[in-house]
Amino acid sequence: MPRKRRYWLFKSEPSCFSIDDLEGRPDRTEPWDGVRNYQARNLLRDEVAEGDGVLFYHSNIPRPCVVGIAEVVGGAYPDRTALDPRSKHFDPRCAPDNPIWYMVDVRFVRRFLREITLEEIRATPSLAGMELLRRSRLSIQPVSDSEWETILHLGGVDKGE
DNA sequence: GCCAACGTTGGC
DNA sequence: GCCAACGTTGGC
Repeated sequence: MPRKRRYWLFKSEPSCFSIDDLEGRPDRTEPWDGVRNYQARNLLRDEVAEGDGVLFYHSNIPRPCVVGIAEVVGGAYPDRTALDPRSKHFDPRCAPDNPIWYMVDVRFVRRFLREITLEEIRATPSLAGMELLRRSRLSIQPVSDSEWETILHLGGVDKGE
């Protein structure tokens, strides 16, 4: 029996990597690299799996918001930017046999018809349990089935997409 | 750009 | 293993 599809919220500063950047990549796919937090790393490595849904969140802007959805296209593998001294995500403790940090590939699915701002999420009672409103610093967060459906509905996307 | 919240580091 | 110092995140 296939594993049940799960849902996540991935944060990115759009000045660094935006949903437009993802859509513009070959195959609309890009490694989600640079995660340097152990809890987020553990989720990426151990919980996030191929086929899972991703809410693409733009952080550190005047109106932080979920802008669309992506999907995970494979399991986690070592984040090579941690081994590259020229990368701003370089971590000198890492070695090929000791990767420490992991990443997954994500593929653009679609942008929402309208952005769902943090303010709107905060004002929506059925989203009051979202991790985003509690552990605001975690860059990879689990999203429940009902939260996923609510956000997609608010974003003008039909269920099942 | 400020700064609160929070994660990490390292001396002890 | 405690905890102060420090660095980073991210809303505002």
